[in-house]
Amino acid sequence: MDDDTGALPAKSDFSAWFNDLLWRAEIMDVRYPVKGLYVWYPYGFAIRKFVYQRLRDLLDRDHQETLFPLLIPEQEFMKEAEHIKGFEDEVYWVTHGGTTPLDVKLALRPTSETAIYPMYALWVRSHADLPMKYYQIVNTFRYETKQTRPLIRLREITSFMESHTVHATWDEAEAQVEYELALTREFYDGFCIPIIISKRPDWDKFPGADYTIAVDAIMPNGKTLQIGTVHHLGTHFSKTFSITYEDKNGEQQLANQTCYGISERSIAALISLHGDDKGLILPPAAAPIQAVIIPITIGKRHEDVMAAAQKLEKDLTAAGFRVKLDTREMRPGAKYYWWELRGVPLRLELGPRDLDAGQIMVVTRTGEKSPIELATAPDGVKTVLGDITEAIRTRAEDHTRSHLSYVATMDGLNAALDAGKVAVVHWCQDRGCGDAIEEKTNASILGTDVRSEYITDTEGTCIACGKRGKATLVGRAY
RNA sequence: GGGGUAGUAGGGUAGCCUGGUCCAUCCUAGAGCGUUUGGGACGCUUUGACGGCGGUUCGAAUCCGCCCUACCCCA
Repeated sequence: MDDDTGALPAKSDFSAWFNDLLWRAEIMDVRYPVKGLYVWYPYGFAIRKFVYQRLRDLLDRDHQETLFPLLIPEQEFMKEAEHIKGFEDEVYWVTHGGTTPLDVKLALRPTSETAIYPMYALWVRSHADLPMKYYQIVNTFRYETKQTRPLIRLREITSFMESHTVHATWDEAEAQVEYELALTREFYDGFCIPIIISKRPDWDKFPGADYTIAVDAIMPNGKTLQIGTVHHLGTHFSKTFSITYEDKNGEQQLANQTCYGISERSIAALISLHGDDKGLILPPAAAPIQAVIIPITIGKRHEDVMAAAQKLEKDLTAAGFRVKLDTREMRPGAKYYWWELRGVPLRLELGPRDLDAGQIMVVTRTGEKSPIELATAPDGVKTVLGDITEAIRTRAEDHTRSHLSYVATMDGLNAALDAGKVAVVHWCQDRGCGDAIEEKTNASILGTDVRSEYITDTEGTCIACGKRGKATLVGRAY
């Protein structure tokens, strides 16, 4: 197996910690010989499976899953001017079939608006067809020129959930944006990931959108990570792709649209927010193995202990938990380190002493140790899994709160950013003031109209001009 | 976008400056055998590498060029 002995780099050295953990906890192998492309290990892919299954379950309340082609013909891709401008430097092109040059170049989707909307033009005929709410989970390709990072900045995004909805009116599309933001909040809450929702400044919105609402998380080093976006597209694309419907009066109307995306950055946030110096810490909802049973078999009691451990595994599995009995020929201590590195929430130690006492020693990945009754193990495990979920959530919320800094002056802004914080300022939303803030800080205005339970001071005077302004997030972003 | 640093068994390193005693060293991992097992066991045996292409040279891990890949710093 891989070398997992010895210590990880400290989490305070976030970049080194992240890279080493991905490899040693068997999440991603970064050695694939193409820049920006990485390989999921089975364990990492299992985490992905649980995270994305939850996302599907939430979406399926309101959307339907579909699948569009990877390749987009050049003429479709080039239809929407603003959209092209936003992506043209990042598109991979397929130019040959075998050795024959193609008459029509094919783009590898960097996102699928231009693949999906020509079909929507065919599918949407009447107001009765609306709303139309479809999503797909696919890989997309972007020729990133900045430094690539596994799970964070990729040339192949392997796990892009993109939702595309069509509505009769602008207001209905806006309501859909809000619905999807609420869905995103519920999704991340299930994995104990605190988020901050804000409206991206106009110059940073999705190319071709009326506006963009972003979802950010604060990483351990104080940088922000965009882990979701919801765009109100208005009628930009419906004009271009002729997505019209016949209203009740028999008139043709342009449809209003939204699109919405979440990628494997969600998993980057999951890993980064919860992990510690020992390795991963997975909230039970994301853990491929929620509890690992470590039998302590000494001398003559081997058979007794193994029989009890197997029964425990069976009982817990029957109760719906994801459990593994670790029967490998390793010393118990080595197994403890092994599973701690991989973030398994609970370790159940079962040895002769425990057997005699009719109990199991439960050790949580966050360091709590307590015995539970062997006879009622499923109930005990359920309780402790609930406890650890809350413990993980509290840790992440404390981290997020402590990395936000309310700032009222330009000098204070630089000090806060240099201290590794994300600043909350008030800004009048004027472009000039925005430029002033960004120039003085070497940071970005992430978003305004901030919505977060961590930020209550939503209005105040603009940090640049003193006029009325709204709460605005300023930080260094991935 | 600009500037660095690096690439040697599955992982981590030494060797490079000063080309040859280097069929390359150590730790770790893998395979095998034995003894162990309540926080990373030990002994013995064994497998396994100089990023790619080209150049210089009698001879290249080492020098030169290009490429690929990775990481760090600045914008």
